[in-house]
Amino acid sequence: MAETASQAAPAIAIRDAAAHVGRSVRLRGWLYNLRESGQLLFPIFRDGTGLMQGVVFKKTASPELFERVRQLTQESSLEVTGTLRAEPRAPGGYELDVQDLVVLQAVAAAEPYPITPKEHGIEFLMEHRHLWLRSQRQVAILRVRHEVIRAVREFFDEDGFTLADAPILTPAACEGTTTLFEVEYFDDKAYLTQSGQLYAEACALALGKTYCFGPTFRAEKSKTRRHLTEFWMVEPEVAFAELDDIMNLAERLVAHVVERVLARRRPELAVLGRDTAALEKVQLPFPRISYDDAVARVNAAGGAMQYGTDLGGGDETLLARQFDRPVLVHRYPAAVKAFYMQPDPVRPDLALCVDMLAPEGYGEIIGGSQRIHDLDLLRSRIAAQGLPEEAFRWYLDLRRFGSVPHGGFGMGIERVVAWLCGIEHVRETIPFPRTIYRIYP
RNA sequence: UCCUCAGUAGCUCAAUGGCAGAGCAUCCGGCUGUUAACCGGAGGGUUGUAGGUUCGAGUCCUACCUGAGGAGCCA
Repeated sequence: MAETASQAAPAIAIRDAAAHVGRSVRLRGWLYNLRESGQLLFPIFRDGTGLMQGVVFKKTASPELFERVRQLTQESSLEVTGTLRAEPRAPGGYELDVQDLVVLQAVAAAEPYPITPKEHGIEFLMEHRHLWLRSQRQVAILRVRHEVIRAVREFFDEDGFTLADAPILTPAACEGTTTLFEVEYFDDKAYLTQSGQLYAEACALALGKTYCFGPTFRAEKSKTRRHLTEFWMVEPEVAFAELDDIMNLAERLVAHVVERVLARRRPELAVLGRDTAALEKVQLPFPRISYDDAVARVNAAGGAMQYGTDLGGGDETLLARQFDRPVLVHRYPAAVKAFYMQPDPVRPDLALCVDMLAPEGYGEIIGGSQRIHDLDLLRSRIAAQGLPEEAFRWYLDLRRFGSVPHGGFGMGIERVVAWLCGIEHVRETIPFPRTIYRIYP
């Protein structure tokens, strides 16, 4: 009879509890924790949408039910039926009077769930990433990640962009600078993409405004809180766009993403303890400074930057700290930038490029530029970099057949998520991070 | 690739060169409103690996392995 009754109660999500107070409901999920006080049991359930404390009194429950709940082990999967009640003493403000509980799979007591509510080291957590994902904090981060991606797509889709994804397997280096992952491609070799940009340029000349969004791979042996070997990047590319257009697009995109996350994911930001006041300040326009000014500012703030070098991580932090919103740094020395960047007509030693640095020390979240549209200039740059022109034959075609000024940028999703969540390391912003010394699980 | 740090119970960590311990987790017992519950008890160890110094090494030395933080490079 109890089984029949439990089937009759509607299955609800914990996040919708408020709408079902006073009713008999069914939750499907896992045991998060169990506390015991003599004749009282307080199982806490989770279902992926939230936590719900249950309560079982020995006096009113059947001995079988009481014992079944008492024997529950952490993360056992279950279905529980009971009456939902507002309860100020329960975390979350609601409580379930448990009337029936069916264990779907019991976690063996001899081999308990490894991640306890206590603290753990990062090595242990990374080794158990597949289970760590179940924690409230990781769930909140992944929900913010989802919102960031949704906001990015929403922004471009509503702004006249067409999604056209670049290939992941590529025949050669896009930029020739970073180290690539090599894979077997039948009897040949191929490489995992390090950027979809060159392909996005071809798409921009077909579609006008386009973006690609996919995984990106860097075999660099970077070992910092800002690096993964596999990460997700969104890369818009726009025909007839010049540097100012690129900067306008970049700041509008970031402002939109921040606005959406604030509008839709405040509960998750609260779980993460994120100070949303800092995010509220991210309003248009963003400050724009030249590379020259950036060097002066960094050095005035105690840095020791040589003119002509790229900004290091510490330099970025010194600079970004001076602003309450992301800052756009434009016109770097061409010598330290990629071969395809259009030179500044006023100062040809500078590239028409821009990096966006996130506040609070989160570093570069966007890198972009106006591309060289002149065939001869591009050929000379490819030669100067010692790159094989044959590999770029199709790319040069774009400058032979109706070339126009164009540009775009790449935005690293994980860095944006880390910034918005206020977390230390990008490895927590992707379900299964790939870093130099970890490819498990 | 370079620099720094770490590795002791399932987890988080202690232990002057001198008997390898605590808290949590697990198991048993107690408690009718717990909030990472609390209280009592039990089980649980090749101290990352291999050498070396020493009467004696978790501790000191060498090499290696694994991981973390940072640099460079990048988003």
